[in-house]
Amino acid sequence: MADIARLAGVSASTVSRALAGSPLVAKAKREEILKLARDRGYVVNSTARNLRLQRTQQVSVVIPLGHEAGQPLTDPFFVQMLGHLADEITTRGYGMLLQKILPPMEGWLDRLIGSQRSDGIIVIGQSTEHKALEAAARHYQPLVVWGGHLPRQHYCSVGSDNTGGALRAVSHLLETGRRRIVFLGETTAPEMRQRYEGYVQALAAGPRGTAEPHVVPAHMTPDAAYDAVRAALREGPRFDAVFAATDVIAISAMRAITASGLRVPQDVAVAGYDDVWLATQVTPSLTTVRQDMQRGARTLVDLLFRRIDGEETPSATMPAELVVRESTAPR
Amino acid sequence: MADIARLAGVSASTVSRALAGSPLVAKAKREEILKLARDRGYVVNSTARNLRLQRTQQVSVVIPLGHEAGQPLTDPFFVQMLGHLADEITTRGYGMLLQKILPPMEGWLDRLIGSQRSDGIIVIGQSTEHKALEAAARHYQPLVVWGGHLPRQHYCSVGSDNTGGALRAVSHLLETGRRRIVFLGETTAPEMRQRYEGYVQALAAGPRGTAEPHVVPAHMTPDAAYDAVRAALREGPRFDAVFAATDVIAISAMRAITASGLRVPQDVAVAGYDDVWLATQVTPSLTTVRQDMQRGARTLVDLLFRRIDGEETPSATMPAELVVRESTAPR
DNA sequence: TTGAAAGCGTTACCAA
DNA sequence: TTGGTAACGCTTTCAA
Repeated sequence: MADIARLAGVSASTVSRALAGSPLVAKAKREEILKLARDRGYVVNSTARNLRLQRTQQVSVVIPLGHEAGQPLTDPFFVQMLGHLADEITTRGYGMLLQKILPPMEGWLDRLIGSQRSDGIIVIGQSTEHKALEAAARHYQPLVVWGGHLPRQHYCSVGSDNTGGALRAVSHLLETGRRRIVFLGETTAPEMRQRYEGYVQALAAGPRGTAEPHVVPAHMTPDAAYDAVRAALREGPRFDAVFAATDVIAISAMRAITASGLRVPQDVAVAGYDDVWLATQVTPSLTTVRQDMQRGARTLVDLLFRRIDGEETPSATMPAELVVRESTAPR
Repeated sequence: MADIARLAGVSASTVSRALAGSPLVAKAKREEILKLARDRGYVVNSTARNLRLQRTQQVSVVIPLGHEAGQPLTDPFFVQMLGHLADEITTRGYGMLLQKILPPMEGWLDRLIGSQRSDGIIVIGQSTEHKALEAAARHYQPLVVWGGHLPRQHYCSVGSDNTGGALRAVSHLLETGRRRIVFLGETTAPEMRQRYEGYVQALAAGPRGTAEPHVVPAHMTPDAAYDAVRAALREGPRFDAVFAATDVIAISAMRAITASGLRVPQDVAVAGYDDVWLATQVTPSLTTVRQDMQRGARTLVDLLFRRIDGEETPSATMPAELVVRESTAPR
């Protein structure tokens, strides 16, 4: 900037004003400066500008992977969410700073906040970090979390109606005549826990002959879920339907069932959760609970920017809609 | 930092040194300062630190979408690549700043470089930006591009052997008895152009009775490709195989073929390019050309960091391996 | 309408 | 081993 000032024969102050489009600068002078900057390829140094302005024009997007160290950042759900977030954030002229947090995670949130690397933080998935989020929210406003809404929670979260969505999916399985329905997945993360609760509620309201809840535990990765379902088919009690905590593992379940010589949906029906794009592409196509991720992403970003502006925003719960496809067709 | 200094009864210099673990600070004093900082939740302000150190500890990852404005950031290939890049970059203690560039893009690269928001730039896909990249590379070193390597190119690129991979895929189709093979997709982006050239070369070397090259033009989105293939089946000349520029549109082609009452692979064989995870999950599973994206991402990041350190690195071409699955089974 | 100067929060040089 | 001071590149107040 000093260079430009010297070339234009004015002070740095004037250049700064001209570049900011200030009406204080004489029009002719302003245009001369603008032209000079353009010709010399000068762009304001954003670090210096941000230091002066006490902001960063960046938003951090964080994915804590505490509950699932092996879960790669290639998981379709995360990745689809990231795409939508990137769209929303960059549209607003902000940068999106992507971070992945692996165990041991001790103090990660405080460090991130303290470093002031970004003007706000979006956390995707509570993972095992509910307590840390709760603690941070006491003194740090611009924080929004994608996940389940918990009782007495103080941080701002956005998520779908996990319990209701799961309830509808499992009720649908019951309506199509299934009676021995297992839950596939983990129940540590709050969202997954809520889906499990919806599953339990649906079974409790099921007709006579409905089997008790039964969990086939599986890490939330494709391979782990595949192995878990194969083992369950070989060794465990019989079942005629699977409700999976996510689409990704639902699709693994379908493969495992087919590989075991059974048919989907005739022998075992499968339903998932998320409605990732993949769910429409597999054969048979997957019945699932849709979360409108684009809307979710937009809501997250909206709320975050309102918080950056100092507003106190409430959490939002989005509808979870059952999408019936081929994998749960009646026999 | 001034606070901490006052509380510890030392100067800011000493606090800075202690926090940096400098051996110059007396051990007792250092530990006292560290404890104080921990207790008060003090973390060094990264903007100020970066301004002083003339670096950002961030890498920009840019996706220019010039050739395909509608292409969402949810495209499986991009998104899988992003995941791997995020892994590699965060592992090195850097932040990953994600940007999406839409038309009109005039001057985006110079602005990005000029703003000094990041220490280096990774561009995913040349799109229509070959010239801009070429110009930027003349004066800006830390720039690495995922894409095809072009003759007389000066910027550093990493990509798979597009021509060779396509050649192998189409040769494989010929070997399984297909003779009327169409190319599905666009040929504007250099990588796609190279794949098209491999297709042409394979046909030129085909046996008697091999039909001339024929392009079914389609934007690189699932829906556009689906429509294009349906129209081609309804109106165009007959074909018994499709070589698609990417897996995403190959999968759309499969759906379109099935929806038209034909069978894959019996009536029409389909092969794609990329080997996204999805390719293994569809039925029939998709024959494709594998690009090892994890290795690709690692190479991109390696080269970028070497360039950040001032080294001049050459471009890298990675092997492209044919993966035969069900969608090209012989009749 | 313009310029000088202060200050954003660090780090690093130089002196003590 | 420590502290004072300058400097990183910018914006904004205050004064002219």
